[in-house]
Amino acid sequence: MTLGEIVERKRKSAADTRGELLRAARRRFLDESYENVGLRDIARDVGVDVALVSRYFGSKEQLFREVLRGGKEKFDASLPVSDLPAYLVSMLTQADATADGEHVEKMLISLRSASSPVASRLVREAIEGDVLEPLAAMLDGDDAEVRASLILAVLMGTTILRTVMSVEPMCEGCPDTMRGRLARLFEVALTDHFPQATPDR
Amino acid sequence: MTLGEIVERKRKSAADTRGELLRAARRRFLDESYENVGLRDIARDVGVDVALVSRYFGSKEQLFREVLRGGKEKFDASLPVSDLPAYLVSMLTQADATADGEHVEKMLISLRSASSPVASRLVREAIEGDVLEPLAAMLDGDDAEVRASLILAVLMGTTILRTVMSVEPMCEGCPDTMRGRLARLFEVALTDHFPQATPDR
DNA sequence: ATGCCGTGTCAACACTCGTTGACCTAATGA
DNA sequence: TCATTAGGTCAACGAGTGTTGACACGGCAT
Repeated sequence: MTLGEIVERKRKSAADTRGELLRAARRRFLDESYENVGLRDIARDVGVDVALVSRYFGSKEQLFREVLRGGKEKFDASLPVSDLPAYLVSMLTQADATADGEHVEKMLISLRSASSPVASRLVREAIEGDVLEPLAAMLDGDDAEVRASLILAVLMGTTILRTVMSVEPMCEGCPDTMRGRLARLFEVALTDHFPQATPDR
Repeated sequence: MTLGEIVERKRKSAADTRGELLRAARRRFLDESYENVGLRDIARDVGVDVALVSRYFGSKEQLFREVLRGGKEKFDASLPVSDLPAYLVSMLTQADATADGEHVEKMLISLRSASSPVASRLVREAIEGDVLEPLAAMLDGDDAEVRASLILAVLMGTTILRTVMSVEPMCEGCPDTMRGRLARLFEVALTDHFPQATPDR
């Protein structure tokens, strides 16, 4: 509140280092699971003591909750459904951690810590509220929830194959054939009525 | 080797309790991640001391490796490709841990411990060798690997949505519409040549 | 009966984890 | 100038982990 703080900004405010800790935590949780990320690692990234993390965020669980809450909220429901396949494909296949890839980031964090007694509940809520519900809402026609779930399944399956286990056709170069087939998959999952439910040929 | 062992089978042989430990470990790893499963839990399930686990399997990592190696090896490449969608759907949607669901079991174990510094390498090898390669081998036409990867993506995405996070349209009852759409998805991922790679409507 | 070996237990080690309370230091306000 | 307070460190705790070596018990063969 003093003049010195506003002009010079030399003195680190608690909110600043709290933000640094939050960003460091996001980075850590992005490629390690909930229990493999230690509060000491996060603190070391910022250059402060471990105790600060517990002090600022209360507990590891609350820190993770806050990480999961951050970033863009939900999908932008503005774009037409017909553009969704191409959008999803570009979202998946472009380099990680870009501006548009923020949705993928949150999904990756969720994916990494999905099996984790303490984190799983938070993850499920975040996925359901931020991805599944808005996605189902922007779809019209029958079985919106079912179709949204299927799209999410393709989304998560592709992500897990790309980043967690490194399956070559998915990550290396990501050939155009893969992108085309992926888009076709999304398109099929999106369409309201399809030929027939019987899966023979 | 003595007569007593062969006839009465009262005295527990080391191989027996080793087998019990292995089965208990498989059960544990089936719904908890690598680091959330404690050797003490596994030992308690069988009713022996923790030290036996380390003694019989050398280390936790080798125990996990052995669990991952167990069960049916690979796919049965006998069935025709046209039956694959229906087979995969029934494999996914039937009750967990049945006879045919053994492939899903191994996939679930892999999925649960996928993000785990020590287990991830083993998991990747197991998935690649037991699922991806034989699947790609039984597909003919162009881009067999790409198509196999996509199928695996749908497989894993669906599994993770069903079991890890419990998304209702996926697990609860699993309506026929879901099964039909899932089969259609597999069918599309399987087909060799498709309309066009450009994903615009 | 005696010694041996297979099967298993017990206790401890060395380590990491999240969390807490006391303490320190420097800048601020009176 | 002096007291206060914000920002941060330090050391320790209690609980959990996998792993190891010494020890105990019961059948077996000599």
